[in-house]
Amino acid sequence: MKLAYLEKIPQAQTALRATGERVTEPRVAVLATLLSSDHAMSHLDVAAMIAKRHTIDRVTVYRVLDWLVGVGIAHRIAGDDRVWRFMLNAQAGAQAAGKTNAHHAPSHAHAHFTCNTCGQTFCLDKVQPKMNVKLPTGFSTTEVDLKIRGLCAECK
Amino acid sequence: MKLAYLEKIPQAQTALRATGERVTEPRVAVLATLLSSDHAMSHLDVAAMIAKRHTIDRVTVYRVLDWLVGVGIAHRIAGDDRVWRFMLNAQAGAQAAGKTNAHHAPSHAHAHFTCNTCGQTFCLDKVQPKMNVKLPTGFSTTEVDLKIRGLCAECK
DNA sequence: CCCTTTTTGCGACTCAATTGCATCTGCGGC
DNA sequence: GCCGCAGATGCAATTGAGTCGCAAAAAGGG
Repeated sequence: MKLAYLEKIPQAQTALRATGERVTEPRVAVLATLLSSDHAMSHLDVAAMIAKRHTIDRVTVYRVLDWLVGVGIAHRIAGDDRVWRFMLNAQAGAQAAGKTNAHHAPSHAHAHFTCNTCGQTFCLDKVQPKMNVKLPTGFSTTEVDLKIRGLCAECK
Repeated sequence: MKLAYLEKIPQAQTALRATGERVTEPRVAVLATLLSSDHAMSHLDVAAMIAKRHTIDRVTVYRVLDWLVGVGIAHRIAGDDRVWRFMLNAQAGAQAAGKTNAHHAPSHAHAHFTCNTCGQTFCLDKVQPKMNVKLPTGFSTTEVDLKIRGLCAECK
């Protein structure tokens, strides 16, 4: 766990280069941090993790995180505590960012799980929240978020 | 629309008395406001609406709103703008609050719709987000929230 | 190696929401 | 109908996430 972050740096650099955008130190650090985590992280989680080895400004973390969302590498999740959490997209390991505008696929659907006890949020990628939702007439859907709360395996 | 708020006052008083808790002017005003709305309201929406006729402190609105959630009359919805919005529970009209602790029914499921254009959030009560979610082993569910984004009938 | 374009860092700022405390009030009891 | 007090309100100050403007510092193409 301690070293996971360092190990992910080359992978992060490769993924960033694939975007065609600038590969900067803060971007590498933030992406490597997300790559080393199995759960969604707040901007503060990310900043604290990076701060163990480098100095980085909180504002930069915000901006890089938003940028990662913009280029389609990560996505943001609204928490119950009014804090955004970030997580890599399923296939974001390396290729993902290849296409020019992976911005937001239409009818994008996501499922997340938040533990009531430890507060950690996980992404349920395998779950396609296929539901029988009948919207009122005249309404159309562009995006669906499914949030599940409960107890995770650790806290049970 | 203008008078809806006033018309709801008696109904609000009745519902509040049914809780066995104190029936205060701010509580009546806040509940009447929610009763007169068909969409979720932020604390500011509520405060502004009430301020047309009475004076009320912002903090009191926060507290009353939280209290309404606590006694099971309303529920809160996390918006994409980090603002809480509040809406009455489906059957909250009058009886709802009768039972001592209607706090949170286990396996409570909700579906909300937020319009990308006008920003209004509606509650889709009829929709039972029945989905085939397979959680990782060891995980258990207590609550499910389904958030749908798109265009409402007005904005389409 | 230089120049242009982007990013970064920093400070100040916004704004929803919370907290502490003094004052007021609903309402059960008398 | 009046009293007392637990509980609710108002006000001021505070917290904390996220944003903005701008000057200084890279990144990467030529």
